[in-house]
Amino acid sequence: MGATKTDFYSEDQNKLSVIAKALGHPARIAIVDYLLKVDTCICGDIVSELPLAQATISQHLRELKNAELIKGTIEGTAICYCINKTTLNIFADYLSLVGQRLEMDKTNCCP
Amino acid sequence: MGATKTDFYSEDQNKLSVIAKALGHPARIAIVDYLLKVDTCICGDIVSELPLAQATISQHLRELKNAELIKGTIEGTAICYCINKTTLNIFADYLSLVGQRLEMDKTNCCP
DNA sequence: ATATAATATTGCAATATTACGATGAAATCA
DNA sequence: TGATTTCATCGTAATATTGCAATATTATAT
Repeated sequence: MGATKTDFYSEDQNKLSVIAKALGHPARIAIVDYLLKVDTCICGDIVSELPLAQATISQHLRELKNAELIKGTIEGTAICYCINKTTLNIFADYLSLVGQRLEMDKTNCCP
Repeated sequence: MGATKTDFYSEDQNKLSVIAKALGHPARIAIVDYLLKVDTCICGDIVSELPLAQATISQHLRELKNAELIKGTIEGTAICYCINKTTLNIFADYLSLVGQRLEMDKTNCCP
């Protein structure tokens, strides 16, 4: 066991969980935060920002890229990364939808 | 190895990643979706909705509860679960903040 | 061509997650 | 009381994740 039964779930459910999972590690949240802080796509210098080995960060970047949360373009010997707004919005939209639904039906729910 | 270095990251980063991680499985997204669909807190019948054993679902519910994404109250022999709006908003707010920042600085970023 | 810089990949160990059957605990009903 | 229902927990197996050192790859500079 230990393998997720993805077949049962809807496309949306699987997609959303992939995005959430990619954000489900503090290092990857930190990478997103850093990408935001530097106000432009970053070319290099992520490694010096985090207390992780270069190999580990490369791995985290790959997972963010697999989830399409970031995209990277080669720029000489460096690689420029930036946030993929489209993917981020998929998740943001989902959450705001859930939020709206919750506003509407405040049927006598758990206190 | 295999243990996350949570010490380095900010409280926010850790908290956000915990919430995201809890949503990082299609079964747990499906549970949230179901909680939303039934328009009230649900008492029972999650097990029949998903192709998972009762023990497994109980485990998923526990993780959602640990992340404070849902809360449950005992109701006779059943337990009523519903979404914890507060926690959900923490994540929704984070994403909309990121979204706003991305709108502002569209400095020549990766194409 | 060689050296250098930046990032990726591989291989591996430690740990975490996912899933299930079996069992346990608490409330309700006959 | 004993049976039933509902959910939680324990134990365990399969698989995934995390992190790093070592090595490979790719592009630039000399």
